[in-house]
Amino acid sequence: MARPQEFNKEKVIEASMRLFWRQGYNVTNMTQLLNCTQLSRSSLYSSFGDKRQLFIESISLYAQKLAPMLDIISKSLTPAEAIHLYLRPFYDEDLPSPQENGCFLLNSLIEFDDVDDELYQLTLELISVKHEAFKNCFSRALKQGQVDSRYTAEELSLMFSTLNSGIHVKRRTGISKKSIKMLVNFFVRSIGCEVTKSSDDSVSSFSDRSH
Amino acid sequence: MARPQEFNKEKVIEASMRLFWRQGYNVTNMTQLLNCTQLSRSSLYSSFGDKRQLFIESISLYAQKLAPMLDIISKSLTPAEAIHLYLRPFYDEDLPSPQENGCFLLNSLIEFDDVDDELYQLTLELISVKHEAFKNCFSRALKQGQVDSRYTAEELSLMFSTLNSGIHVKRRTGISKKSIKMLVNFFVRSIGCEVTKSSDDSVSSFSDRSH
DNA sequence: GTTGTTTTGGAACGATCAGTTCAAAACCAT
DNA sequence: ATGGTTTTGAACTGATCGTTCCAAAACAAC
Repeated sequence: MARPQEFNKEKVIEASMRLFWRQGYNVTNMTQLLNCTQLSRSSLYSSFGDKRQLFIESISLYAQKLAPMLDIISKSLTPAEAIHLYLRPFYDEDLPSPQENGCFLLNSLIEFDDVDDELYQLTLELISVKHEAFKNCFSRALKQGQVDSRYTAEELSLMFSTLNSGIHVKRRTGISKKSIKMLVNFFVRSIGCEVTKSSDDSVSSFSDRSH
Repeated sequence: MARPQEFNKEKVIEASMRLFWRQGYNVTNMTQLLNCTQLSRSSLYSSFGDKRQLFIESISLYAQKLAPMLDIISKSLTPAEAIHLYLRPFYDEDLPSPQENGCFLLNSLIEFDDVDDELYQLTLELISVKHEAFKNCFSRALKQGQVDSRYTAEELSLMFSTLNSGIHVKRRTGISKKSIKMLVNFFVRSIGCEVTKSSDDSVSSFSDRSH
């Protein structure tokens, strides 16, 4: 009966996700969102509510894309495997670099802190999933003696999260892949879970992820 | 002859610095700046140009306040002393916590990246002074065998900078002082410049700095 | 008090923002 | 082709932004 929608809802969210990711929430205006999604003003508002709602869908999609990897990290990888899986795209010269703007969740956390409590809380919830995954990973490793037992799983997870946040910020100043590799190796060595070259490559199939 | 100015220019810059620091550049509007500086609209514009210029003076003041400490770090402290001097307010339970919003320079770097090239470059220049100071500090320590010689001064400085950036981000999610202390100790131990308890207190006179 | 200069408050401007409205175009079913 | 429904584009709204402008108030010097 009626005229059909000419756009794919998921693709629209993905496009706006990339824009929000690159620029942040406040800097991104509706005109830019319309350009990047190729939608008309009315279509976007009638299908997605408003800018805020579109952002919520965007950041949720980002978290959703991260979930499968976090699940594997949580359940079956060693810390060394998990760390390299998660960070390899940032230091491996043979892999395409992820977006230069770091982690969407971290960016949002910083942007909303002290400014927008609702979106801050949402971001915090999404980010805690990552923290939990690594905590589980370290917890398993502790039981099997694969990491320095002077630290708890919570502490190790916090260390990694801090390293990750640090790299995230440093990437904005133009750090080289070689330097990131140095940082990662330094960290892995320091928590006592260094790994041999061969097993290092066993999980590289995940490296084509989008973030 | 004429009516005298009723405000202190430096105090005005300091007040606006604290506001920009807490909220960021874009979120802060002129009305808020007028409130916190207690100036009239015309006074602020005639004395400071515009919002952008006021921000430049604000972030420059921040860097200027940091300079004396960086000078001492660069010239005379050991890495352990420097690291604890710089980070102690963040982990020492007996000291008042600095603003919860982390380092003004790091905040600005993230805010301006990909959005405002001129202010990004300015921030980058101001931040590089800090990096240089720690690099010099590590360089001295390497000559005297006070740190792990597997790393260069540049690498050590990058490690510290990454740790610092990481802590900066983590503080926004509500990390405890105890956890920060753990992170700092872990780092100091990992680069092989652990220090005895006595010398740890030798530079605490700087801990009342404003940031 | 008068004169000359500067500060001051408030009105107003133009630009930009997110969001709304609506008639016309596009499409499917018959 | 026609009718019924939805999408679409463009004009518009109201709010907020940074910024300008100017007459009146405040002050110092005489």
